[in-house]
Amino acid sequence: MSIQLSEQETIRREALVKLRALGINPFPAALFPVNIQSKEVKDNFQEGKEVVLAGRLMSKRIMGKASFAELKDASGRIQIYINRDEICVGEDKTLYNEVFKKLLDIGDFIGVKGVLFTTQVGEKSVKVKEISVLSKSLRPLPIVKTDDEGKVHDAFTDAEQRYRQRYVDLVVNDEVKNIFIKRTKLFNAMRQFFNDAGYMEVETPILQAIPGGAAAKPFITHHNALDIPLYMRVANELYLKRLIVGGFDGVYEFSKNFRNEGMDRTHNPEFTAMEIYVAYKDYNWMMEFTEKLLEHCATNVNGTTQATFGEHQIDFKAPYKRVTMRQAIIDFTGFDIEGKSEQELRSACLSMGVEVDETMGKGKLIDELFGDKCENNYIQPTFIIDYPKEMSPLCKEHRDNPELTERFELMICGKEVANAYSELNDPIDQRNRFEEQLKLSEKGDDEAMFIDNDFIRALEYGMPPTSGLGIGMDRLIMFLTNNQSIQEVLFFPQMKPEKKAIELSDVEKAIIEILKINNRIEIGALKSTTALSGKQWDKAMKTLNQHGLIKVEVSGETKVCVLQE
RNA sequence: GACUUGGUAGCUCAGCUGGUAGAGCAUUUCACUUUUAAUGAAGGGGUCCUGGGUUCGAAUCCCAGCCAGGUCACCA
Repeated sequence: MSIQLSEQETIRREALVKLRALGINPFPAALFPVNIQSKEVKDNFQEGKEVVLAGRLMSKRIMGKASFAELKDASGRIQIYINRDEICVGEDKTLYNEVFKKLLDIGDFIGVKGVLFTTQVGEKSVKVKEISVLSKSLRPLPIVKTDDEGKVHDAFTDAEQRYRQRYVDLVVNDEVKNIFIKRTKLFNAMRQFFNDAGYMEVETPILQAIPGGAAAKPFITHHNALDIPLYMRVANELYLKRLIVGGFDGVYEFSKNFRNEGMDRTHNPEFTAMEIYVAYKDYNWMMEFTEKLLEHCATNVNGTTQATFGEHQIDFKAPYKRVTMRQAIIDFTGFDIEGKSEQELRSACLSMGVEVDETMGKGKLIDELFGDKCENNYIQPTFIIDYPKEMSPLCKEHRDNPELTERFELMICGKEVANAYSELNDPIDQRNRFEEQLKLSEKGDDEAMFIDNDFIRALEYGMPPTSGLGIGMDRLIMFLTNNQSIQEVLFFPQMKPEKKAIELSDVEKAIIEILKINNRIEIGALKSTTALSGKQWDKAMKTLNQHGLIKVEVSGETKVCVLQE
C-alpha cells in the first residue's frame, strides 16, 4: 500500500518522528486541564490573569526569539505570544527553537498555560509560560486570511470539497459553523415550545413494512432474519396518530425521512421533518399555534422575527395572512375552480399553459394550477387553506364543503414550509381515501399511498379529533440563515462516492498487459502465459474481477477471460 | 433527465490564436524579542479530473466518461 503524500504531508510525518525522538508524544492520552475558553478571555479580559487554554494553532508569526500565533478553540480565536526565554527558562532552548518553530504546524492542537496581557497594538493576548502538544495534524489546512479592511483572502470555497470534507469547512469557515449553531438553536427552541405546551417527544419506527404518511417513493431494504422487505420511512404521520389513538394528548417527533427521488438545491435524499399531533384541536387552532411557534423560533435563532432570504426581507411576526386555495387561484388567474368538473379544469389548465396529463385527477389539476401560477407569489409567511379532497387522503373533509379538506400549507418565499390538517379520524372514510389512492396508483401515479390496514384498524378503535402539523426543518433553517441550498444547512449532504484510483500490483498489471495485446484468451492458456503460482494467479484474478477490469465468460467447458473497458 | 459552467501545486486562481507549467498564500532554509494578510532573502513542490482522437507537438482543439456548481424539468 503506497499512498502518494504531498511534500507538506511528508514534512508533517517527519515532524511526528522528530517529536517522538525528543520525548514528546504527539498524541498524548492525558486530559489537558483547560479552565477557560477564548471568548470568555476576551469578553471578561483581566490583565495578568492566569489561564489554561487549548485549541488548534491557526497561524504563526515568528520574529526570531519571540513569536505570535493564533489559537482557535470552540468559542473563537485568541492571539498567543510565545517568547523563547519564557517557555525555556533554562539553557535548553529546544522547546522554542525546534518544537514550536519547526515541529508545530498550523492545524495542530496545542495547550497553553499563560497570563493575559495586551500588546503594544492593543490586541488581547496570552503570554505563554508552558506549551503542550495535544494532537498533531498531518494534513495542511487551507489558510484563510483576513486583511485589515476585513477582506478575506484565499477562502476555502470549493463547494464539493466543503461538503465532502465538512470538518475542514467547519474549522476554516466560521460562518459555516454558525449556520449549524443556529440549526441546533432552532431545534432547541421548537422543542422547548412544545414541551412548555405539555406535549411529549416520542420516537417511531424508521424501518417500516408499509411506508405511509406521504406521497413519495421510498427506499427499500431487506431484513435478513425476518426475510421481508422493509422501507425507510417517508413520513411518521401514521405512527404518531396511532399514539393519539393510544391516549396521548400531544406527541411530536423530529424525524429523519428518506425519499428515493431526485436531488437538487432543495432536496436531499434524507431530510428532517418535525411532526406534531394534538388531540381535540382543529386546523384553525393549529394555524395560530404555528405562527406563534415560528415567531418564537425565529426570535430564538436570530434575536429578531426579521430574516433576509436572498432579495427578500421576511418577517415571522404573527399573525400570518390566510388565503383559501380557491381565492389564491382567482387572485392570480381570474379562474374560479369552485364546482368545476375534471374536464373543465383540464382545459382551463391547458388554456393557461399549465402542463397536464391524463393521469391527473381533479385535485392534481388544481395543485398544478396553484403550483404554476400562485405559489411563487407568496413571499411573506402565508397560510394557504382548504385544499381539494383528492390530494389530501389523510385529511378531514371540510366542515362547510365536501369537495375540500381542512388543510393548510405555510408558504414562505414561494416554498412550502409547513403542512397541517384537521386529521381524518373516520376509519371508513379513511379506507375509501386509501382506495382512491390505489386507483390513482393503478392509473400510473407511482407516488400514491399504500393502504395501511393496521392504521385503519387503529382508527376503528377511535381517534379523538386531532390536528397535525409537519414542518420541513431543513427548509425552515434555510430561511432563517439565508441559504438557497439545502446542502449548506446539512452537515453531510449526500454526494456521489469519491472514486479512488485503483492501485494494481505488478502481477495484476502484467495480466492486463497480456490481455491488451491479445484479448479473449482461454483462461488456462492465460494462466500458463503468466507463469504464476496458483496462489498468485488466484489472488490477482480475484482483485481484477472485483475492480471490474476483467470478466470470465463461460460457455460450456471453455472459460474465456475478457478485458473490460 | 436537459442545458450550462467548471475541475491546473496543500488553498485561491492565471495560463491568449496549440510550442518545455505560472502567481499569491502555505511549505523548506536563513535573518529578526510586541507582530497581526508580520517583514526581508533564497529554494523546493504538478497524474494540468480520466480515457481516446487530431497534430511533428495538447493544460489548451475534438469525442466519450467521471465529479461538482448553476438554470430548467420532474418532485410536496
